[in-house]
Amino acid sequence: MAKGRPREFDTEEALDKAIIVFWRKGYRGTSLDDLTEAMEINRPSLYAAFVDKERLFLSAIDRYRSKFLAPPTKKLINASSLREGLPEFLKGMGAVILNDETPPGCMIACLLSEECCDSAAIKGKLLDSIALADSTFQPIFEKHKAELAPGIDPATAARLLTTALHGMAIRARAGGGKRDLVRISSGLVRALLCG
Amino acid sequence: MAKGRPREFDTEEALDKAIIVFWRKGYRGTSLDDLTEAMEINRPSLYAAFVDKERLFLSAIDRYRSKFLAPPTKKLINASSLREGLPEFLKGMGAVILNDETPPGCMIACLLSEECCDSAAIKGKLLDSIALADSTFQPIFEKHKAELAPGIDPATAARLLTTALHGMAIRARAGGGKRDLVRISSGLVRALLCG
DNA sequence: GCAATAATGTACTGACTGGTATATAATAGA
DNA sequence: TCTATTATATACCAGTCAGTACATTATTGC
Repeated sequence: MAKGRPREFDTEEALDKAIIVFWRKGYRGTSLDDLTEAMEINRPSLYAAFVDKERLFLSAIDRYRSKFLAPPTKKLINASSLREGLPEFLKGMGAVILNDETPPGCMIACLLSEECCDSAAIKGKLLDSIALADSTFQPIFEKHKAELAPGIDPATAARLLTTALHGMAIRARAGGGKRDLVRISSGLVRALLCG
Repeated sequence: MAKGRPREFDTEEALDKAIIVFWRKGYRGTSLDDLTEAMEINRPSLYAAFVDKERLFLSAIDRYRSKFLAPPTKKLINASSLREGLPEFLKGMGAVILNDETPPGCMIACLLSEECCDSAAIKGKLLDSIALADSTFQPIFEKHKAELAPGIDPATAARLLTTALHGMAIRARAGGGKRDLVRISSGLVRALLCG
């Protein structure tokens, strides 16, 4: 097996560190020096493991999705009702986009949207993330259709939820407080669910 | 009056051209060469008229707000009911963030949110824009409070509207179609207004 | 121990960045 | 016409960027 000198770092740990840098400084705002310092590896190792800056960024986005966004989403999928599951989900997502451990905002909403007009790969990742969110939420709303406010169909509810999350991420990025996010979350629940 | 050689360009026209470049490529993605080419002025003229790149960007944001965002908003303020005014407003904003003449998305939602962790001035502009939107919408919802869905107070409705607009801008930026924006707009109206 | 292989560390490259120095041209007032 | 003032045009600067060449070190298979 594995010939040659063994890698001295763990690629997932390095990717986790890259996430934090990109998350705070953005794609263009992050330099290779920023990355190598944070990841504690040198340039050739970075290029050997992650191809180039854009591929590293896209890998970081993928890992960000599974590490930060997937867990609250899974709990929503498994919730027995929207009335219980939706507020908990929004609380979980609120904790992702605003907390003391990680930079404010959402990598997808706040970072991809600026960069996406320049790179087809980044634009594809953003469109794909939105489509994934919509198509994850829609069957959940189908399942609990009876709880939806009259006039709100599951497909529309799913898109409204995705859209509101992106807007909340921007607000967190701007420095908006937890209180505002909570108000928006609970307002959204009241707007989407019946009585 | 005006001593010295007269300026050979109109500053507002030049700013309008700068808006388009920044809107498409973002703050960091736009170079001085991009700007001077689009604005059809040379570097020293740009610096004499707009101080530096960041100040030019902030000026472009201000003009973008008054040129693109203010007109639909004024119509909403003057509308006689939410039932009529809100769909028209959303249609107008949809036309701003997605049309054939200008780049997709919103300069505030899509551009400021990436950059804002690096520059206090840009972060301030984003937070200020959000606060302005909230405080513009809130009295409108107060005025037509009777039209709001039960359980949705004016302050919350205002924040939900601002938040949804930002999310819609991101969707447009990603390449989402007009159809999706229309669906989200009409869903939002149904969610916010009563019966 | 001896190749072959692959990661590491250093130093480098050409391209591009935002910003400016210098010289020239055009105006107003005298 | 002369001077003061301001815009324009060209060329330039130091710094930074993403990416890489090269020499070295550590491992596997023989």
